[in-house]
Amino acid sequence: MQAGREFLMKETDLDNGHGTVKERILKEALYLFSERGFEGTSLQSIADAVGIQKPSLIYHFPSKEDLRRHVLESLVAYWKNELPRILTPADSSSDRLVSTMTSLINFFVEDLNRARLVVRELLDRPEETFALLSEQFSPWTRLIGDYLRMGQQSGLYRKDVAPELFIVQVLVMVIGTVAIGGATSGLVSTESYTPRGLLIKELVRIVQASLYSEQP
Amino acid sequence: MQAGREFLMKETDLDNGHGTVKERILKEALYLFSERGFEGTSLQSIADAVGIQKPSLIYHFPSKEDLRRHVLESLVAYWKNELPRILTPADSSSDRLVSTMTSLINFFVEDLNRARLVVRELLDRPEETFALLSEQFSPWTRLIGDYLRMGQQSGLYRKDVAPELFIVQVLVMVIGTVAIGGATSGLVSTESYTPRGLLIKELVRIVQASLYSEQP
DNA sequence: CCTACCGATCGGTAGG
DNA sequence: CCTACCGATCGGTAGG
Repeated sequence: MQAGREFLMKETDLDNGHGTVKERILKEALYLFSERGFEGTSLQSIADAVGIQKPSLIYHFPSKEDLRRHVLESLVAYWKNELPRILTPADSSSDRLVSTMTSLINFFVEDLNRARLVVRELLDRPEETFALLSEQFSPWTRLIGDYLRMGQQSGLYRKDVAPELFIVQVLVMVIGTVAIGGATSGLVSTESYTPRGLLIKELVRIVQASLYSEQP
Repeated sequence: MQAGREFLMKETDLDNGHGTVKERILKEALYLFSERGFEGTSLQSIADAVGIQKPSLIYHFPSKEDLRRHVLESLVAYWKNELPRILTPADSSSDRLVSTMTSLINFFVEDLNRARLVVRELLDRPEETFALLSEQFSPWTRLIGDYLRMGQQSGLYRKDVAPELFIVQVLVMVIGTVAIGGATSGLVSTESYTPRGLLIKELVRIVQASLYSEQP
């Protein structure tokens, strides 16, 4: 049952500085799924990128669908850890809303594949992704919504902000900007992609201008 | 050469109230490409949706790639006609920027597949789509940019708006909201998709609040 | 617009 | 983790 298993493994199965084979599969799958889409990515191409044979890949993840779920779960897991940390800050002086958005932006800018993958999931499996977001994150967004309402009462935030809708829009704007902002900037430039930083800066301006009350 | 061609056609080749076969292929392809992606859509599935055989489809569009280009071109053609009409209005009293955004929103809300398809193109072929947007629309967005700058000088618009970046962000927000807003609303709701109208309304609020100067 | 067909590639299995 | 293999489906062609 377990005897001889080591015999079947190759050196690549060990951590060789690029992570375990399983980790490398997840990394290459994230990259390829986000770049070419789930349907546009063959198991063969993932195996090639990792440097193994296709059946070896299936040894680690029994099916393509199983691999997809694990890739997605690695993103979900990050935020299930991060949100409690961000939303219960030691210093209450900073604006939780802005710091959450900053974390959101950093997360997606750090690896553009993440934003592309999430957008693709929302397009390919809207109901399923809706359910996942709802199950995993709606308690946290409810908290943010309450926080926003408190800020409205204190006069910090505009009264015309619709808390829940605003939160959804911020996510749409952030992942939209990271995932398709570069290519969309063809609208205004003949040269090359507008630097991501500039788009993000204008995005932050838009969010803040539509959130904070004016203090003349 | 041309003799006998009619003999080969079936009645479905004529306009039977649902449009010509070619139009129906384009319509079903737009739907399926937007719903499942280009790679996720087989020619067989399109042929089935239209009610013809696969080789008949290839008679109308010599390759899948050719079909994709024609589907995309139908969207581009619409805006090449529409933009001149919107941006040279008879009554100059209305805000061209807002009326353009309204047209944009109406266009994508009218058929959600359009927004999904554009987002998929931006993800699947970023460089190509960048070039297409640049070639087809950058003169028009330049015009809108100039108009925006004039409004800034007259005090109508905020001085901190970055005209070109703002235009790109508005497009990202509009197509993002229409394409993935519904599924993203899982963040704040356990029930069902947030009505699209509410998301659009908050989007318009955000755009206006971040565009117009305050007039207290 | 259809029937008949093709080579290539797909996700996945058997078995070691 | 690999070799050998499988049925199904892919985009596309020949020919009428």
